[in-house]
Amino acid sequence: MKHESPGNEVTIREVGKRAGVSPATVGRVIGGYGKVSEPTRQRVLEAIRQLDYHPNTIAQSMKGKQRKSVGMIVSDICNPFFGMIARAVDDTLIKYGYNLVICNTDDGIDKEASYLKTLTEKRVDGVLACTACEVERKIPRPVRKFYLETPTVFIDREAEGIDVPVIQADNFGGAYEAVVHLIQLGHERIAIVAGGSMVSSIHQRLQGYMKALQDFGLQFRDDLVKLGRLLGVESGAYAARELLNMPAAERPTAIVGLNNLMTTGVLLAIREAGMTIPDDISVIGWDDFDLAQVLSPPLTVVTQPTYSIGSIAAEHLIALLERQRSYRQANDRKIILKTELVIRESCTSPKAPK
Amino acid sequence: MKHESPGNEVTIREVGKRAGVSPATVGRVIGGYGKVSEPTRQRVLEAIRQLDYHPNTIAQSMKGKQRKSVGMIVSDICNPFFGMIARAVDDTLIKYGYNLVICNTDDGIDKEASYLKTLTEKRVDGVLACTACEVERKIPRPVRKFYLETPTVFIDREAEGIDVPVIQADNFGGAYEAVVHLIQLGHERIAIVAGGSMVSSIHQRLQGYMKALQDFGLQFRDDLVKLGRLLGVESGAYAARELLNMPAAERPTAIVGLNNLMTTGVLLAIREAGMTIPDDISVIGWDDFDLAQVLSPPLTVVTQPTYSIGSIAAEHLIALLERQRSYRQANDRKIILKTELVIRESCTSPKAPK
DNA sequence: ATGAAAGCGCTAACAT
DNA sequence: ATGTTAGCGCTTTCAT
Repeated sequence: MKHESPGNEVTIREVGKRAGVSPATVGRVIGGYGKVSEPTRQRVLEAIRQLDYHPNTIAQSMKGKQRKSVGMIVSDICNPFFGMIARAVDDTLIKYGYNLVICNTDDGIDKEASYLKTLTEKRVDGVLACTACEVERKIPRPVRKFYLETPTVFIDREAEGIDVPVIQADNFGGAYEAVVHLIQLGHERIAIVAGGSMVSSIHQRLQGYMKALQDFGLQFRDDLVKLGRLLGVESGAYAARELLNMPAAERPTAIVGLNNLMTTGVLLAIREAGMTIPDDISVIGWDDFDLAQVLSPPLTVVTQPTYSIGSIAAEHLIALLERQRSYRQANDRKIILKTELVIRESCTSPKAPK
Repeated sequence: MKHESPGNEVTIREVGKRAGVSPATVGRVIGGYGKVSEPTRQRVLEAIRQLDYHPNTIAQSMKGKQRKSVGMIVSDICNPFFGMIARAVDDTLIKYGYNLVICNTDDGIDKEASYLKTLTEKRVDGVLACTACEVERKIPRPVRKFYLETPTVFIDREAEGIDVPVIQADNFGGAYEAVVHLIQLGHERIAIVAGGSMVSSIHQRLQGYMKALQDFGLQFRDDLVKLGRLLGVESGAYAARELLNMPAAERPTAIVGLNNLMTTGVLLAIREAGMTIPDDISVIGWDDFDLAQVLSPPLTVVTQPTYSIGSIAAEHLIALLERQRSYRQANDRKIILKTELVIRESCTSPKAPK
C-alpha cells in the first residue's frame, strides 16, 4: 500500500529540483500561464515525465480554483431513465474536464439532503438534480438553501419556489396525447399507474391526463389513479392487480404506466391475471426501451428525448459555471422538450365500449 | 452567483472568532479529536450553526487526510448491469462516508487511461474497475501502473499481470451450464453472440462454452461465435442476422447472448426474420431482467448476483482503504460468485435433430 | 524569463 | 483545556 503514503508524493518542488528551476516555473508550465522559455519548458516536461508527476488538483483547488467536479442527484441509477441521463451528463462534462459524482436518493428527501451536505463539504462546483422534492410538500430549509446558493440545474423535475433552470420533457403534453389516443380508440375507463412520490414531472403527467378526460367529457375517477408506495416494479404490479381485480363493469380498459418500472409491473400483473394485450386491456408505457418492440404485442409508448435532457442540462450547468451571463436569463430558465407517442400494437378499441 | 466567490467562505477562523475561541479549538470540535470542554464545545457548535459553516474537505485533504471518494470505471452506466453495480457500490460506500465518481469508458482502453489520469489528479482514495483491458492484448503502461499503485478492486473482469483483488461471477461455469442445458435438449449447433471486446469475463464464458462442446463431443465451429464490433443492441442484432441467414442445415438451432444488450439484439433479429422462439430457435440470455418473464415466451437466462458483486467489491475496497493489511492476503484476492440458470420457456429440442 | 514568498482552510504537534 | 504555529501542494503577486 504505497499509494499516497503522506510525504512520498511527487511535488512541484521535486520536479523543479530535477529540472533545475524553481517550483514557480514548474507551476507555470503545468498551468500554462505566465512566461516560460521553450528550453526551460522542455526540461520541466522531461522532469515531469521522469518523475511521473501528476498535478494535485486538491491543492490547486485551495487557491480558489475550480474543483472540476459536479454532483448529480438521481432517484436510482439502476433505473434506465437515470442511467441514460447520467451517461449523457458524463459525456458532456468530460468534454470540459469535469467529473461526475453520483448520488442515489431513492426519492427520499432526507437522503437527498444528506448527499447535498457532503457535496457542499466536497465543494463541488455545481449540481444537476432530479430532486426528490414533491409538489405541495414543504422542502427542508437546507435543501432549498443549497439549491439557491449552489450553481444548479434541475433535470426532469422542479421544486416550488426554487428558481433554478430546469430541463424537462413536456410531461403534460405527453400524457395528454397518450390519453387522447386512448379516448379516440373508444376507451372511457383509463387508469394511470405512477410510482413513488408526487414529484413535479409525475404531477404534470397527471394534469395532462385529467385535462384530456375533461376535454373529452369523461368523468375523472380517482380509483383509477394508482400511486405506488415506492418506485419499483413490484409496486407497479401491485397497483395493476388492484385495477385488474375490479368488477368488469368498473375495471379500466386501458392502463398507462407513468414510467418504465411501473409499466413493467403492469405487464407482469396482466400476464399473471392471464389477460392478453390489447384484447383484454390496452397499455401505454412511458419511456421507450429496446425490448418494447420485441414484446408481444410491441408496446405503445410515450418517448422523451432522455439523452438530450441530460446533455442539455449539463451544458447549461457548464455555462453557469464558466460564468456566462447569458444563461442567467429568464427565457431559458425552463427548457421543455417534446415527447412523442410511438404507436405500436398494445392498444385497440375496448371490446364492449361503455 | 454568490457561491464560492473566493474569500467569502466561512472558515474555521470566523467560527472561532464568533465563539470566542481559537481556530484550533474549532478544528477539535468538528474533527472530534483532542479535548474540548463541554461549554466551549456548545458555543462552537452554536457558532457553526449561526454561520452555516461547512467544513472544507478539500482543505482537510491537504493535511494528508483521505478524500473520501472513490472512482468507478464502467463501460456504460446505461447498461443495467453496470447500473446495478453502481447502485450497490454507492449504497455501500455511503455507509462509510465515501462518494462515487462515475467514469464511462465504452470499453475503450484509452478512455479508461484518460479517466484514470484525472482520478489520480483528483487523488481519489481508490477505484473499483470493470476494466476495458482485453485478454491477450497489451495493457498501456500508465494503466497497469495506476492499478498497481492505487488501491483497486476489479469487478467482473481482471487483467493479466495486474494482481489486484477481483470480484466476479462464475462466468465459465454459467456458460458451461447453459450450453449443457442446450446440448441435453438435443442441440448440436449452438451459437454465441458476444459484444464489444474480449474482456476477461467474456473470455471465460467462451471457455465454458467450448468446454461444454468438447465434453459432449460436439464440433467447435468458429462461424457460430460472433463477436460484435461494439457493445450494443444493434451490434447484437447484426450478429444474429448473420447467424439466421445461414443455410438451414448449418444454421444454429440455439443462440446464447452473452449479455443483456446482445440478447436484446438477438431477440430483435429473430422477430425481424419472422421466426418464433423456441420452435424455430432456442435462446438463452445472460443476466436476468424483470421483463424476461413477460416476453413471449419468457426467456431462459443465466443470472448472476449483480448487486452482491458490487457491494462485495465496495466492502473489499473499503477494507483495503481502512484496514489495509488483512485484506492483502492471497486467499481473498479472487472471489467468484455462483451463477444460476433460470429455465423458462425459450428453449426446446430442435425440430429436426441431425 | 525566473525566483521568492505569501497564503488558500485545515490539522497536529508543541506550548501554555 | 486551549492557543500558537508550521506546514500540506499549489498559484500568484512582486521582485529581480
